[in-house]
Amino acid sequence: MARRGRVELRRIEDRTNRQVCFSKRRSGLFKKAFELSLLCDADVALLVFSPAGKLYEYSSSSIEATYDRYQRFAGPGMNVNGGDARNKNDGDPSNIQSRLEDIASWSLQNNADDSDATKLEKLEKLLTDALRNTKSKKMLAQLNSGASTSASAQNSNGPRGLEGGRT
Amino acid sequence: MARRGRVELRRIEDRTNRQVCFSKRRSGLFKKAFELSLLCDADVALLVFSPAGKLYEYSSSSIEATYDRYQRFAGPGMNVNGGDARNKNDGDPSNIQSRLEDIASWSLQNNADDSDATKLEKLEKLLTDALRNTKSKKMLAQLNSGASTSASAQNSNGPRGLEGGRT
DNA sequence: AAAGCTATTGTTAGCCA
DNA sequence: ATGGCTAACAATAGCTT
Repeated sequence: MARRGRVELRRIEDRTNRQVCFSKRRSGLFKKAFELSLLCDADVALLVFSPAGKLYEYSSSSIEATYDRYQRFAGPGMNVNGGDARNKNDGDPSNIQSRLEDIASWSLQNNADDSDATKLEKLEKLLTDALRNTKSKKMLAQLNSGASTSASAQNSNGPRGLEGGRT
Repeated sequence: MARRGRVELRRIEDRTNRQVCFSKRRSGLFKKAFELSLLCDADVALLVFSPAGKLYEYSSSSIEATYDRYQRFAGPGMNVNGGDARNKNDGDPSNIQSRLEDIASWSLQNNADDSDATKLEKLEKLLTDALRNTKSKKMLAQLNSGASTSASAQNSNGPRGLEGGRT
């Protein structure tokens, strides 16, 4: 059979399984990248290094050209990204909340300036995703049962926990 | 009623439709890139330029670092140095996006338990406010410039204290 | 270990508020 | 145009060979 529950979004520990997953998902990712480029006429560059250090690449034009364009766009002195996306688990709600307060505060203070639309859209997406999940969890916590027709998939395995008790 | 047939794999002619498709698929692509990086411990860099010339980017470490690695890899010798230890935390971790990605990641992995309904409600409010402000600013930026806003950093001031007192 | 097979989950095209 | 919704299509985790 297929998946019993949702996929846990964290590093797959089993080496073999991780390798298989990498191979399958890499294939899917490159396909999506290609389709986006073709359907929407976008310039896409994608670099992937496997854990073993093997390189996979795709670009609708060329990696170099797209990176060059990126540098011109962002400007040499202005590092747009640069953060480590996957930190260690700090799943501490109070900590998260203080961070959110900081972000909300920042957002209010910088309301009127000429911020970059691109960054703001990324910000928006992240916030949207986080909000959706927050809502799902809140609903779950309140209803305490998973019988819902809404989009968020919830199993009704048990009275508590968003996913099954997969450990 | 969704798609009548399957998607034709060629450039979408209708401008509006293409823009909507770009927005949705871009979102999906970045999510997949993030998941591949997280689940399979891969180093991923993704650059997308919309037809309008707007830049969207994601990297599990940093665009520069990954591109650098790419150049070294494809460059002289082709030395497959698999055991290359990545320096994840070399960049400035105080930028907003990495904090947000932390939050999104945390939110996706449900670490919060169901006793946190109150906290989650407050969290939702904070997110909603921040999101609304984000939207406002995005609209403003788009109306003001129309074209891609080249400069404009948010160097102003990110949420202070996010990095935990590190300067 | 790579390839093929489905049951499931996940993504998204077309609509509508 | 934006966000949300839902049906339909697509990706894929766990298995099997």
